[in-house]
Amino acid sequence: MKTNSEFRKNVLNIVSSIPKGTVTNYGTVATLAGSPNAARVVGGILRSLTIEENEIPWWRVISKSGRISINQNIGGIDKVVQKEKLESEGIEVSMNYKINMRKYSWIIS
DNA sequence: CACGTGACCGATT
DNA sequence: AAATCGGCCACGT
Repeated sequence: MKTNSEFRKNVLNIVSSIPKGTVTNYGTVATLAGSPNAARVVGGILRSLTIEENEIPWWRVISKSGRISINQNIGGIDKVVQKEKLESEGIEVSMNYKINMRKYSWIIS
């Protein structure tokens, strides 16, 4: 079942607004959504996205350290899938799943 | 209502 | 550089 709490709605709205070709981190999304210490929750929410919600650019959210932070396969989604999605919009991802934050960070205007 | 969970994070070994 | 450790808190059960 899918809940629709205020926080969850905020998270999905914010993630949807990340421009193509840029990335941000879970903590930033949590802060913008109104709960600065709920970065893990953001991960949980994105993890729970279903097929209908796959237009939400969840792949533009990575860890603060600049790495893709999926380490398992969840419903056909894994770090390789995320890497490919990022690369398909021009973001370079090294073979160890690291992204150059200086180059691709989403700057909030 | 109450716990266990974790696509996190920063500090500490 | 890499592993470990607490704190965190919405979500699922």
